[in-house]
Amino acid sequence: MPTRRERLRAETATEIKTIALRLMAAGGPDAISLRAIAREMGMTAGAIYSYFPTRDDLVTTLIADLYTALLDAAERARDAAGSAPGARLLAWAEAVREWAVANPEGYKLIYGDPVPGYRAPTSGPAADAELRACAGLTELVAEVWPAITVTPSGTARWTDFDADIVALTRKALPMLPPAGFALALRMWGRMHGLIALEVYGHLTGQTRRPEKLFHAEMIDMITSLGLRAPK
Amino acid sequence: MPTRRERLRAETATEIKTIALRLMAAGGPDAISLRAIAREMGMTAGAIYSYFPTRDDLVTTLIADLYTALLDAAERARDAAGSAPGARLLAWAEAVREWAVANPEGYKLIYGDPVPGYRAPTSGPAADAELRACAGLTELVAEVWPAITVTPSGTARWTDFDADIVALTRKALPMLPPAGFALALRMWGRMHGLIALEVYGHLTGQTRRPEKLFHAEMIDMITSLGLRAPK
DNA sequence: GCAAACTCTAAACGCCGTGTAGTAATCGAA
DNA sequence: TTCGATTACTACACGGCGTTTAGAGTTTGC
Repeated sequence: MPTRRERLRAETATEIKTIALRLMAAGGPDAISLRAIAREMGMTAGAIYSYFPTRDDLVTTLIADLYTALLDAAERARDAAGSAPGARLLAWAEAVREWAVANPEGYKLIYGDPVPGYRAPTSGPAADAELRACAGLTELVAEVWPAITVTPSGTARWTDFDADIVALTRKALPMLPPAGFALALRMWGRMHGLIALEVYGHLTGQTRRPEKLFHAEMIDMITSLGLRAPK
Repeated sequence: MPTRRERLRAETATEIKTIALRLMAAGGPDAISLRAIAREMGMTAGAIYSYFPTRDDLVTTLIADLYTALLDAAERARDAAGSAPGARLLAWAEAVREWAVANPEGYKLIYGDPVPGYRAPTSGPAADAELRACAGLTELVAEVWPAITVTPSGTARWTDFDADIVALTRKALPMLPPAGFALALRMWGRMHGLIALEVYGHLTGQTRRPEKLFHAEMIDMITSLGLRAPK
């Protein structure tokens, strides 16, 4: 049961974040300025310090929110896809790219480096979202792993990876070998690469059909494991 | 024959860039401030405007220099590698990753978004460097293309791509089909993905051996085309 | 009804990029 | 060699930024 004060406080915090997101979408991360937010709210910049201890904390909160929205979209697409081994994986990938293209500044904020020296390790909702992304992808790999006929190269061992994530992964997906987890990380990179190039504008001078490029890459990613191509 | 004035001017410009690079390596793109540079040089910030019309122009110049250094390293590694179909490709990829890991802030500056609304299209040395990167990778694909036994999926056509880059590519590599150029872009993304995740710290909570992950990914990238694995 | 907690303003500090006016040095040519 | 023009630089100002501090004004819980 939230008190009146708590409710007002939550509303104001939401308004701050909403305006911050609009500023970011319009002018990139640097456009998120406490003074600009306060100006739009008819306040002074100092008032925001009642809600966020510092600008970096506000941005970190935004990252967590954006990451959550991205993952919600990805999971929604995955669950709406058919149950063929690669279909859910493909749906996830396409959903991530579509979200990124629709929210380029948001994607940059998530995977870029808006707060140089900061970056808290394994703490806070932003780290939780990252973990959720990693877990979601690993789960998709675990689903298709039994159907794979071409094993990825390399000699992955559990000791290659961070102990915490290994513990979580092995508990959730006991059947998955270390090579499966390695594959999940590699797929993450493979998806991220083309999306990052596109979102940062490095493909604009090259291709007019980035979605075609990405789709072909994802199809090959799936078929190269010996799975039938979905769709 | 440079006059004394020109020589001094070039030296000062170089000193400005050198200090800017050091500041960037230490504190990220935001640490590149004209006042900080001038402070280290015993000048005032206004003096830098005799050398660069604006801070963004200085950063753009830095990007071009860094991109050139990255490509020099990649081409050097490629030329030092054996002549097996995939060996030169692998050497290029590993060299890019190693440069990125050694110069993380530089890699971020090249492929990130330090200048939000700016980004000149197809002009200036930074765009030239990007073209050189793309051309270098396309050339490597053209080298291995005849030896490929597994054709990448998708239906690439020349009209999918930017007219200028198509003209340059078809002139330089007449035998390469559009699917080959598409493959080059896709490889670019595949290399960039894992490197970007690593450089921005998104792999630190996951794997302790990112180089192993990258190497395996590159080996699979080559072997999935039906080429023998190098090394 | 009142003290405590909270929210906000106003002003200041030290950063930042950028523009302008003026000074001092240096250069090219008469 | 001297003189006008160009160049390199300083000093200062402007507005913007994040952040801190002191103090009002309001709301809350007892």
